[in-house]
Amino acid sequence: MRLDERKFMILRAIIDDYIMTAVPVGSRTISRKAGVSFSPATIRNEMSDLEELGYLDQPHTSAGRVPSAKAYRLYVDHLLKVNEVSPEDAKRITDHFNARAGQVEEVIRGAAQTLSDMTRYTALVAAPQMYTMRIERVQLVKVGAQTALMIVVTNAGIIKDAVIRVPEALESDHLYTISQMLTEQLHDLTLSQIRQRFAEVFRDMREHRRLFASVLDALENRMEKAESQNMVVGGTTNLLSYPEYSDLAKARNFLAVLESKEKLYPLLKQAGGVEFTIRIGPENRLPELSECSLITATYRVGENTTGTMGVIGPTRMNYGRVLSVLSFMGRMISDLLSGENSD
Amino acid sequence: MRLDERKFMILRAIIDDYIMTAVPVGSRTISRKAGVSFSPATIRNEMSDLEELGYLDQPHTSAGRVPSAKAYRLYVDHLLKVNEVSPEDAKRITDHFNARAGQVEEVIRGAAQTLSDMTRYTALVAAPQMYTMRIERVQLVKVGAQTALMIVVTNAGIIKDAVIRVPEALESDHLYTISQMLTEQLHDLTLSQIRQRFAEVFRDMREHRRLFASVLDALENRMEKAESQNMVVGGTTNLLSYPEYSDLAKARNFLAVLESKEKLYPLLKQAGGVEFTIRIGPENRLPELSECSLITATYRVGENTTGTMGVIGPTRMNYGRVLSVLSFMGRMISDLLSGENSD
DNA sequence: GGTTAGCACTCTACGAACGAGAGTGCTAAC
DNA sequence: GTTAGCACTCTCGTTCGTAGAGTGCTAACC
Repeated sequence: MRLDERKFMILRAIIDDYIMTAVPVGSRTISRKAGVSFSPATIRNEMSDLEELGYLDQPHTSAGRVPSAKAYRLYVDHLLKVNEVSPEDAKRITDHFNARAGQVEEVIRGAAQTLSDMTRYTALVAAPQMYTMRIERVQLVKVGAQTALMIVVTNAGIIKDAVIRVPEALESDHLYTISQMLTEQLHDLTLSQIRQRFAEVFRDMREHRRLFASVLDALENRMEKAESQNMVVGGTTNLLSYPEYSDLAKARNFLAVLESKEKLYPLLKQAGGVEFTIRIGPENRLPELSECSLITATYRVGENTTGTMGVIGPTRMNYGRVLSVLSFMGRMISDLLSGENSD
Repeated sequence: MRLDERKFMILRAIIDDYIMTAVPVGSRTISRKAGVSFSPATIRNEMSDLEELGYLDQPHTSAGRVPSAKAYRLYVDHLLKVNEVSPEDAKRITDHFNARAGQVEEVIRGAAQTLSDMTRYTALVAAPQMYTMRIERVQLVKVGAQTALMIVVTNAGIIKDAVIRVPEALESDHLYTISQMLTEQLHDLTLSQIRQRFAEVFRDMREHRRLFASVLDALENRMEKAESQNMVVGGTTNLLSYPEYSDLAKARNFLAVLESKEKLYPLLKQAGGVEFTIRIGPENRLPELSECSLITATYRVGENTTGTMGVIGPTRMNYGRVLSVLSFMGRMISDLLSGENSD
């Protein structure tokens, strides 16, 4: 038995209907649809075939049919047309960002908020990978007697600043001079090139060896560690309004996952590099998300720095719309983060 | 009819039991308690009196009794003993903070997390009021061609930095010089004293008028506005595990409030100044929280700067424990934020 | 007079029984 | 190959009845 034209058409109609209503779809429903000229009985035969092929599930004998994960997979692989984002959507997105400043964190936060508002699902946005960013400036600002704030400006804007210890008691002016030296030495390097570079710098400036060690530490450890923290979740409670989560226990489980960034970050990270990934139901590793789909997308910052974002919804999510919104959002973030430093 | 000794005792037993179980308390339950030597019938008579006095409610004729808001009020006003925080609790709190750096935002975030972990309720922590902080240093760091990051260091640590526009194209060195001037002029002033001060500064340095205007703007507008944003909510989903919220609609309503900081902030703000406030059920303005209690506490930073934090739980929350944890946490935050700059 | 045992009464929670409605699967006719 | 017809199945909402918990009242007790 093969998936002929008509089966395709019927499957598609079922998926479309189920995405809208979340109610098992019956044969009558399909046969009433515009463009369908078969009786319920015929549809029933086809549905029976589709079930045998594994594209449909039956919650119980006399309910309608529900698309299986395999069906969604077919849907996104072959049946889905990704439309250009609608002008209204585009406007809403750009409006959201008009007030935003250029700090990485603010852009990320705004993106998560906007994504979840637009899709009514839950959005994840991770800050761009910092290994490949080029440093433009490093500056230390005195905060306490033995502490300083380190600010790193890269071609993608400011990365999260960190408080570091300053072993010696240095005056503000002195710190500034050191900052200038650091900037000179590190300018245009990526974070991953820094360690080698530091070896050289060390030789020239033995005097502040411990301070430099602190800076290096902060650059490498703190920032890499913070990366998994540097992820924003938006619209956590959106999913609660879908009937899939009318079961409180399920809802609680789900919310618990969203609160643990340690679990979420790998999900996004897995997708690294590829422009879009769609993981449907059990294709997600986490059992808590086995009834969810996750669509991730990559955004670029500058030449070779990328970041990841994603949208989590029920498996019957509106894949087409989410994809188009994500794609537009990707361009938006790229513009905001890449363009910021040259204006 | 008056509240005699015995009625007090019985009411207290009922409240204690209800706080533990969330199940309406019957007369038998009380009479079985250690220290009570009356039969269920006697207890019933007293309960009937207590109901008439408005301290108990009856969900329906043949259920047990439930404490009213008035009862909780009495409880916290007269019956509650606030114990010193237990050594285990104290240890857990301090442990939580060991890894924290001294930035205001991090301390705030950590406090919310810890409070909610410890109490299993939902925690709110607002950043300290900035009007009364004294400025220690202002520094501008060049970020883009026409943008700079403004960092303000106060006696309570760093306040949230802001990106501002630099109208003129200034070099890094020049910005540093200006920063030094700003620091000199503004040192030891509170944020609220700045506007006057700026008038004078303006006269001396006409040259950078527009830059200063930006700085002033950022200091006043952005930061005051951000204040309501500068609040962290922790343990949002904790309350979902209480039977009070087994109704999904209620839970959703509640979570929606927690997502809107505009609604939450005034709740905390109302308490300004007083060391502790306890608002029980309807005493909260928000109808969504009419079945919750909110305990707020004030923490001090330095001499006359204060901030507010709070814990939201069901009306039958464990008032004693929350109060003691809040009080310890207040001291903790004060230490972390006031001490940071002198080490 | 305060306290208590006894008992009828009330209300909820829970499960069984039942009918309506939606949908299927099969058969036979077109 | 398509469709009408029909018996069958399963869920959902309703109703009904019962068990259990708890009250309120009365009368007896100390």
